[in-house]
Amino acid sequence: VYEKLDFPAESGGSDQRMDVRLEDVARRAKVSVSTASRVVNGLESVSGSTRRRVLAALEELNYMPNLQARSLVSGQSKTLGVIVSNLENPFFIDLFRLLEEQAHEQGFEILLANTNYDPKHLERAIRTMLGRRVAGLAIAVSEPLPQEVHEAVRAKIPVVCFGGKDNDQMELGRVRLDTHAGMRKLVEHLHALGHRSMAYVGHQLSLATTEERREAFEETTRRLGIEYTYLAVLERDGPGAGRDAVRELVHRGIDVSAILCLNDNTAIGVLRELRNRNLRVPEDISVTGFDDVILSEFSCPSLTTVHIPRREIARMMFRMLTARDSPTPPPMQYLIDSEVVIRESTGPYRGGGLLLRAEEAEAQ
Amino acid sequence: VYEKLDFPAESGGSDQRMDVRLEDVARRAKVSVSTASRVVNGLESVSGSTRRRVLAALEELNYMPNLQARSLVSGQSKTLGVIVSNLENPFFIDLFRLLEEQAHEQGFEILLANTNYDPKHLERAIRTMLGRRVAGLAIAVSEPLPQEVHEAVRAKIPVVCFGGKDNDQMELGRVRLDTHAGMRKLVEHLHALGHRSMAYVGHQLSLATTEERREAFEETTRRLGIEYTYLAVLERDGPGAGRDAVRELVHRGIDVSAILCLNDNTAIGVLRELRNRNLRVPEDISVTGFDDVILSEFSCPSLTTVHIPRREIARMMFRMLTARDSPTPPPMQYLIDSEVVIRESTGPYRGGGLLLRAEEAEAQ
DNA sequence: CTGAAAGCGCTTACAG
DNA sequence: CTGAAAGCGCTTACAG
Repeated sequence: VYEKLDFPAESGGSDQRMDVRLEDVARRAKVSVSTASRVVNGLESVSGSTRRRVLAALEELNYMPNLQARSLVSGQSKTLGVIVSNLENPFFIDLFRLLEEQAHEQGFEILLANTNYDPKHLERAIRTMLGRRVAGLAIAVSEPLPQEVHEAVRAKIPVVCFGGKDNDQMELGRVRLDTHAGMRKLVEHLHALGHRSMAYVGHQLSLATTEERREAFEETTRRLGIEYTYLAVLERDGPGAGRDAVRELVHRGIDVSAILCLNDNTAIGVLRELRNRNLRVPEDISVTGFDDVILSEFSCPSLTTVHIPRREIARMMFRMLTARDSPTPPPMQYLIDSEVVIRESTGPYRGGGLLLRAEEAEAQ
Repeated sequence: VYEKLDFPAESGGSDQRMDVRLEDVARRAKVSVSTASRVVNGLESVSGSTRRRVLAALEELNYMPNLQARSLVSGQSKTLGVIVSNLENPFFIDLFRLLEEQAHEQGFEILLANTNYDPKHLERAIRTMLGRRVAGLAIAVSEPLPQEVHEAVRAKIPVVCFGGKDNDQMELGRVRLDTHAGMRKLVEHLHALGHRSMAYVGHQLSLATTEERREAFEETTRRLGIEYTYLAVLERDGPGAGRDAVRELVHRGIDVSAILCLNDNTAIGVLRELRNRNLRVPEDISVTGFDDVILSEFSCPSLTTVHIPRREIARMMFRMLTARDSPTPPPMQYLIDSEVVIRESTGPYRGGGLLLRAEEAEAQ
């Protein structure tokens, strides 16, 4: 269904510039461009009467400064670049929103790029952002950091990453999350509930923070002497991946009583697939997520997960990005605590497990 | 927990520009800036040997063109502005991702702004984007369009809106959704299942497309002679709003057997609150969403909803934005069909309703 | 095929 | 307090 309508005529040549320039304002106010510029920028040294004239002209012409020209001169652009791997994950949305909030308060805009886990996209995104001479670059991706990041550092553009290993690059700001502690507590929580066989559902794309989750899982289960563990590592992320993980576990005959997921988004898919198989959570099997996105509170059952203080993360990243101008430079490495949030999806071990109904089904 | 580390010294004055400029490349390749520029832009008229020299210099210096300068000259900026009201709604995320996909294919970048339903933010966002001389502006917001939009049109910057009423503004591209049909089919579906009392959960922030949903609900229920209907109109959006709506309905003693929500995100909250009240969906009460976001497939129960062809929407919006350059100009008004997707959350009327357990609870 | 020059819209010392 | 001039990094007619 659609209606074809006339396309607005390109009246008067398409290459014609329609912008109101400072020169137009100056002419109208009968002052020089310099003076007009001063008024626009609110500099003191302009007499009341001229200021008023310029202000009036500004208003009448509805002048909007050409930010490109401005930042070409100043060498700075009140724009921050933000790059993430997966905008489907609500955690990154939250991060973006909080960064934007911070940025707006300080008069910055945000250029956003979503790499979709594609290293080529990441390279491109960084290149263009550097080309735009962003004032800073916030990166939260799973892909390894490309060469371009060094260019950024060389060009003295502040770069801050969420996650990433150690302090290999002094020039890069790093905000890291103590996910190890979070995952450890999660395993301990399940262990205390009597669970002795657990599976971890992760993905191959390794953001350092998610990688740590897997390591922490392995380490803690080993330490606690959990009898049976299994790693399901998928290529993708999201609810679909969670569903597939459960199918694979069942298919392989992996009988665990608890499934730990690398994030909430994946856990949602796990919950759904368990329900399809008539397994009750947490009566038959326990499930955990990670991130504490808003949805984990509204899923059925609600998710036991690890809360990540997004606001704190965004604030630190922003502070690092704007450290240059700050009288109190922040540390360029920052580790953030995580905390377990216990909801409905985990419960005491009661002899159930992933294959509970599968056996029933076969018996029939 | 954090470690304080030395802040990288500001070696050699902070105002020093570190960029590699075309001039540096030219000097190294022993050619003029003009020639270097030609090579960068892949113009034909450069001899093989000079081209090679320049290419080598480009590589060695790792030259990245200053996009600000470039677009200052050309008057164009391979950047598209995208503005949405609520990035929390997965539908808009999808829209952004699809627009970005399109844009990248054609070498555009995206400047994203999230207004959070704040008209001030919207104005600001448009202003800055115009300031950056974006090549086009895609707007999908609930707020009324501000004055600034006309400036954009006057400045010959293509603007396309998702939603919005009629063809009031010939200069604006409009992609609209036939939500009326979608909501009508939803009501008819429930009516056919025997439901005679329904509530609609919406919000006050009226994006034209969501406003139409409410109208369609009212119109269709009236036409079908649905006995009892109710409108719960909240200020917010999202799962929290859905939860509140159910609470309010119960509190007011509104006994309906079906709840229709303005979108999936809200429906998730409704499902959750119903479960808290021990109401089974769809046995006791039916629920519908709108949008068909990925989550509606994974919720428990999965949601009966209306599918919105995001890809088609994004493609049309992009086409309209880049219509100038197109040999086959698209129509500037486009209406998109929507389709009902029936899942688990709707079922035959069996004498249940919202107050089913509430009465039981009181009886006890 | 190549270079010198003008100019995109703005800011900012530098004079007055 | 105000203006003329230089310059940010690039592209693009215009000569040669």
